[in-house]
Amino acid sequence: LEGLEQKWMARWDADATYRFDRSRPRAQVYSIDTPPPTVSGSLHVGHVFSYTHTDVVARFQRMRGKAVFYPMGWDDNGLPTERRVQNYFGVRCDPSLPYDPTFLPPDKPPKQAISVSRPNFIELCARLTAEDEKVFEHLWRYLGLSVDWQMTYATIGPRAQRISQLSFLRLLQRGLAYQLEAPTLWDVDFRTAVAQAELEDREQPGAYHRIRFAVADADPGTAFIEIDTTRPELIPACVALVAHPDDERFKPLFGREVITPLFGVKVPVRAHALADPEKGTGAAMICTFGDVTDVIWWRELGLPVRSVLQPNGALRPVTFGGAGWESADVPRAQQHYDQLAGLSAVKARVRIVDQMKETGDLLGDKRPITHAVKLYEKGDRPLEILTSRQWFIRTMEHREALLARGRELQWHPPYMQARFDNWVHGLAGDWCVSRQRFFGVPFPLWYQVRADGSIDYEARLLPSEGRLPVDPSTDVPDGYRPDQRNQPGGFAGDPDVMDTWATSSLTPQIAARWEEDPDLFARVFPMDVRPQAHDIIRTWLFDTVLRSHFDVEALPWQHAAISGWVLDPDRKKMSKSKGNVVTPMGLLEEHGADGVRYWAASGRSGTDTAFDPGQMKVGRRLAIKLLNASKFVLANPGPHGAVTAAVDRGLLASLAVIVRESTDDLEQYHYTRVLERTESFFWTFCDDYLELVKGRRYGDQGPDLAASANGALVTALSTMLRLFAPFLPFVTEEVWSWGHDGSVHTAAWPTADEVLAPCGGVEDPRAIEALQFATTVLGAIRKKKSEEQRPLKTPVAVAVVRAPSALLALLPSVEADLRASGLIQHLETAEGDVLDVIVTLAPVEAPVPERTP
RNA sequence: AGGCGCGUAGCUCAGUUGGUUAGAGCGCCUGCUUGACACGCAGGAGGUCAGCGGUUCGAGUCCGCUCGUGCCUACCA
Repeated sequence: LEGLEQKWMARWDADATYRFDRSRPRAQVYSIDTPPPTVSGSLHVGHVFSYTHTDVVARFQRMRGKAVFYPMGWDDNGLPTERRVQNYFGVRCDPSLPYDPTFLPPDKPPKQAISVSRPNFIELCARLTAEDEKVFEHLWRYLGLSVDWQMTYATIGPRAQRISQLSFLRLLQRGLAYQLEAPTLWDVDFRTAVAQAELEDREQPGAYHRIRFAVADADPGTAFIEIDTTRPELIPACVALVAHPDDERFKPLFGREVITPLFGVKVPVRAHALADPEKGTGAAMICTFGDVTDVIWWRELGLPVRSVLQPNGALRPVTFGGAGWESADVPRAQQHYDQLAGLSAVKARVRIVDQMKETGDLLGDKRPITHAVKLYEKGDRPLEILTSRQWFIRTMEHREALLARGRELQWHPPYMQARFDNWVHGLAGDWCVSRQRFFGVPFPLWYQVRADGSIDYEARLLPSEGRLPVDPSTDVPDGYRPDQRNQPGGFAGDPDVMDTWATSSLTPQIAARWEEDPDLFARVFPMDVRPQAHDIIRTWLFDTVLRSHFDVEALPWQHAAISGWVLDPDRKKMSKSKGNVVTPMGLLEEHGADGVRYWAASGRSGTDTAFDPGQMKVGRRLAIKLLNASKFVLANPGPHGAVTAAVDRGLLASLAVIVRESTDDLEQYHYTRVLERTESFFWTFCDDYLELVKGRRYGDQGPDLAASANGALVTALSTMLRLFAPFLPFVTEEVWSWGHDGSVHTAAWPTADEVLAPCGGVEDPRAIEALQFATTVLGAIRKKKSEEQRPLKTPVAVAVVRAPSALLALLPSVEADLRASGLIQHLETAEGDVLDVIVTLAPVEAPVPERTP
């Protein structure tokens, strides 16, 4: 078994075994939207797991005669790569710089990061990821993925950029993408907007603070509204108080005003149904913006903006007394606020609590709680909501159409559709696709700069589609000169890049070369399958359906094959941070690719699977067994002819059933059953059938019956090899090569008719019974030998087979095989209700005394 | 809090539309070098199918409830 991976991965490459035949029409193509792995990370056992599932199906479809479109993408777009390139080369991206075609990074990263233009930065990314990709490709080849390695793409490559930009421009033209200055979820560390899909909730400690607001039209010190807040530092950003419209406690106050503590700003008391009388005091403070509910209240109640947070998460300087910042006591407000300006939200919270303790506006002590807080999934600090100019793709008004797409898609397993529906129902706003980062696909447009130097965001300058891809930080819009950049009367490039999902969601279009190679596109799109894990249904799957719905008004694929996770023995998801990751290459070297694939293929669609090296060992043993059994079948096979003997016909008849079921199951993506069934058949083949026919195939019953055995053996082996081929590509190819010129992986998938052909096309259920009967009798003989702890070669003096007459009628057809394999000296029969075998072993021979020399 | 899974042998898991005595592999125990294989072969022990109730001639399987567990979504004053 050793060395099969190197031998065959080189051979498959040289022979172009997995090359996509693009001359085939769509109906003869099976196309796969392969997930592009993130190259700045490392591949782990979870990748090996899920990519094996895809490969099993790909190999099956190829053997079924389909031209398999199986590309590989590399995800080198986005923050992980941005960080890695910065550290590796010691550079930092500055999109304001012009491209320097001569730039080369120093050998060692300097202490002070070098600023480079965005195109230079992207070049460095391509350089670094090219090395990562080589390592990845080698692992994939070693695992035996039947990818067409001539068809690779990168999510930051020119094709991906062009298609991302093209799709965006068309969405813009159709009003499906729009720009808006609006409150947006914002990460203060990455200093970028983020999308709903990138949020995660984390439990964080917090505290309720009870604060009182004086009623403005009451006598000072006589009337207050109390509220609870976890974010007292946002009191200066308070624009109103709110309570439920039916809440009797606050009804008299609606429409009146209160005065904010410390800052003396008058804010109205308003009513809104979202205010929960059960929460806190029943009244809440509306700030711009403390959470998403604030945004809803602010919008629906038509409140003003009074923002205090800056993009870096610190409180900005504010001058009280000006428009929007009128105060009853400007010097006092300013004095309090100046102590907060420049502080982070957390520090400002501590400071303002001290201030309110002094003034008596804080009632009682703070009450610590633990509450769920929204964070960017890659971030460490809670998200803020800041008003900024962002690009959005419409989702909200297309929810019904998207749900319909979800129903149209065939999910494996079907219940995964619920996650999609769940997500669509829970959408809170359109998809924010712009990021204030450097490394990514730029938005392909510029704006006119007014005479006063300000940017006119309404006056967009769009490139023609033929110019794409463009980088507006270095490219110049048509009709302008480079020296007009950022000049009055000139132009300014859009500074943002797209969310990585905005590109990843186009993988079917990128791989199929949408609007670039219409011939190829027509042959592979919409694709057959998207394989992916369940955790990114809300991102990758949803976004891809959305984009395809807009771009081509179709589903991007017919099937979604959802894989589970690999869990460590403690049932936790295996992950790098938990330090329990096993390197895939080590596993492949230890257990062999076939062994590892055997374990991976045991994980059903959607089901999380325990990491289990024991199963890899089992798979490895299966591969070895396959080599040995094949050696027996193929070594000195003798002539093979018509399959006439009952056990031989029984073998092929039961194999025909396996073939039929396996084909149906693989069509349904139920690959685990196929492996189980084939394996089970194979062990019965080895342990029972081979033992029954061993003597006969050597000629003990004459040439005709030897030819029957050989015919069945060769047919069964050929069939089993092909059934195993999608799962164990290396060992099956090795064995196949002993008797064939071509690859087993391009051989035809077996059919029941083909298996039955040596039996004259007859599928004889009586033959199956006969084989089972013989196996049962043989088992009883073995059991007796085992119980008496005698060697298996011990002869059977007498075997009495008691059985119903219908079974006994089968005995003559298998008697010779049974006598030979069981070493039966005398065989007797008797009628009985149930099958029962009484075995008497030959007496133990007296040991032959050793001769003294 | 809602949604979707899962709970079967010590471990990892099968168990199709309800139908004889609930299966496999690993591990464990006992033997055996049988003309491909000791990286092997044969045999064995081991289960109140999470619990309770219901439908049915019949329930691991269908229905309801409970418990445990995991994920998805939400909850953030």
